[in-house]
Amino acid sequence: MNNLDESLLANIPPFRKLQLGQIREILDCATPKRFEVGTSVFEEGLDADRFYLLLDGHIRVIRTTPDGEQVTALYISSGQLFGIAAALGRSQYPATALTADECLTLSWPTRLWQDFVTKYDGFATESYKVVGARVDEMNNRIVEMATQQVEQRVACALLRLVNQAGKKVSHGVEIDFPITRQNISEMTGTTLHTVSRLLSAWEKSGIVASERRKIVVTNPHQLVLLSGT
Amino acid sequence: MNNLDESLLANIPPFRKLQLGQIREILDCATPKRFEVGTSVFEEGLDADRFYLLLDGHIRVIRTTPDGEQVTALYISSGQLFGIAAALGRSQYPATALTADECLTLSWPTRLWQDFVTKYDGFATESYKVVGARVDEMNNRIVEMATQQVEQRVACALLRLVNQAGKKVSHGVEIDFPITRQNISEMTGTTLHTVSRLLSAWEKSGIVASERRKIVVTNPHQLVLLSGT
DNA sequence: CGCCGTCTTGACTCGCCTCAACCTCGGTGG
DNA sequence: CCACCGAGGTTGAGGCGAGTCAAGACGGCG
Repeated sequence: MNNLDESLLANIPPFRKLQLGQIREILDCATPKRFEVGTSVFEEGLDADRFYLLLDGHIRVIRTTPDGEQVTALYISSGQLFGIAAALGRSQYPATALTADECLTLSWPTRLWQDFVTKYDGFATESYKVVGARVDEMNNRIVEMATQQVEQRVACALLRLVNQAGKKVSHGVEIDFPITRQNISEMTGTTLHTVSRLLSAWEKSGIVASERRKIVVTNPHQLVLLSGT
Repeated sequence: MNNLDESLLANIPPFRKLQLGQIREILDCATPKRFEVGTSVFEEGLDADRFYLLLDGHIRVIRTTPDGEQVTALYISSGQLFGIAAALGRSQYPATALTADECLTLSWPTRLWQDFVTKYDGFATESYKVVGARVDEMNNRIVEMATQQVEQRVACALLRLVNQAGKKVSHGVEIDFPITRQNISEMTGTTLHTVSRLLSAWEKSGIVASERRKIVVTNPHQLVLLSGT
């Protein structure tokens, strides 16, 4: 029996409506785990034997093509469920989850998913809302990739990151985990070279300020204009 | 009270586990409707007041960009639920559903979704499986658009159509509803010109045979090779 | 200090979009 | 019955966005 604090879950949407006793039950069967930066939580194609809640850190969900290229499907920030293949009736994970920084997770065996859904009020509804949000994001990305130029796509990607994992700093909003040009190119279907050129240009215009593995958006408004939405 | 036949639903996955009496209940609150080709069943952004089952025909789900371009998110074939925004906790439709040919639908008020989920065994599970399949398809398209050239993407799109709406004919497999080069370009993020050139080339190599609004894949294997998967 | 991961920048190339002209087929109305 | 028209399709010419190739700088870590 582990001694996690109930406050961990109290503000996570899928658990918000629950009483302390129920949260206790849930925590008692949860397995906490810490992951180093750059390690995988689960991998594409493997049996989806557990589902996860990200307590702290950031996760990059990627798919790998037959010829070894990586494509980032989405980013997960803390407080979100992930690896919930069970919710959509799949028995394998459809993608690989890599830690973008140091991460803290809770996880449960997949067979408990059904229990949670039936036993805990609001759990299903709230969980499916996050699925809905992700479907929406994927839809938007498809539209972007189909209609927009690289510059606009990269701008959109940066804005998404800022919204999902932005931290206010003195000169703007910083993306709150280490991120490389390569990472951004994998989100937008382009090359690290092109991303580098774009960021250089934007830095000259005062839209962003970046260092190695670090990006601060200093003029979000201008970025929105570039994104063409 | 309408007099639809129970056999309509008996073989649709979400209803398969139900008893005749339950199917009767469901049919009794369903509204059947016929749509002409090229009309919209529901539109992006409107309140998702109903959810649908496609009994016959084919539906094109599209999103429109701010500047009027259309992007096809997916195709729905008969026997599938669609417009199930409710399942993911959304109150508006995220896309527009256009009929690709003449269509027959059943629909129910969205407020019944919850009833169905709680009352009918297997309904939730099977419904979420179709969501899972669509998420999977979207994921694949994102990977394609991010990594593959136009020719491969168009090949993939054709193969998907053949799998989802293929009809065996003497010389191959025909896509079972009217489809234009423009439609294909909207699925793949390219232009009708490029699609036309590709189809012409493929016709010369004996991979497809096409007429106006009609495409027959005569050599699927070759197409798979081109698709690069 | 040397190595590796990250980032930058120039030069070249080419896939595909754009622009443009024209063809074919069906439907419609005079 | 035929002229007309619009939707769908084809094909060529040309240009540009962005990928590829290449070389090197910078910073951190063992």
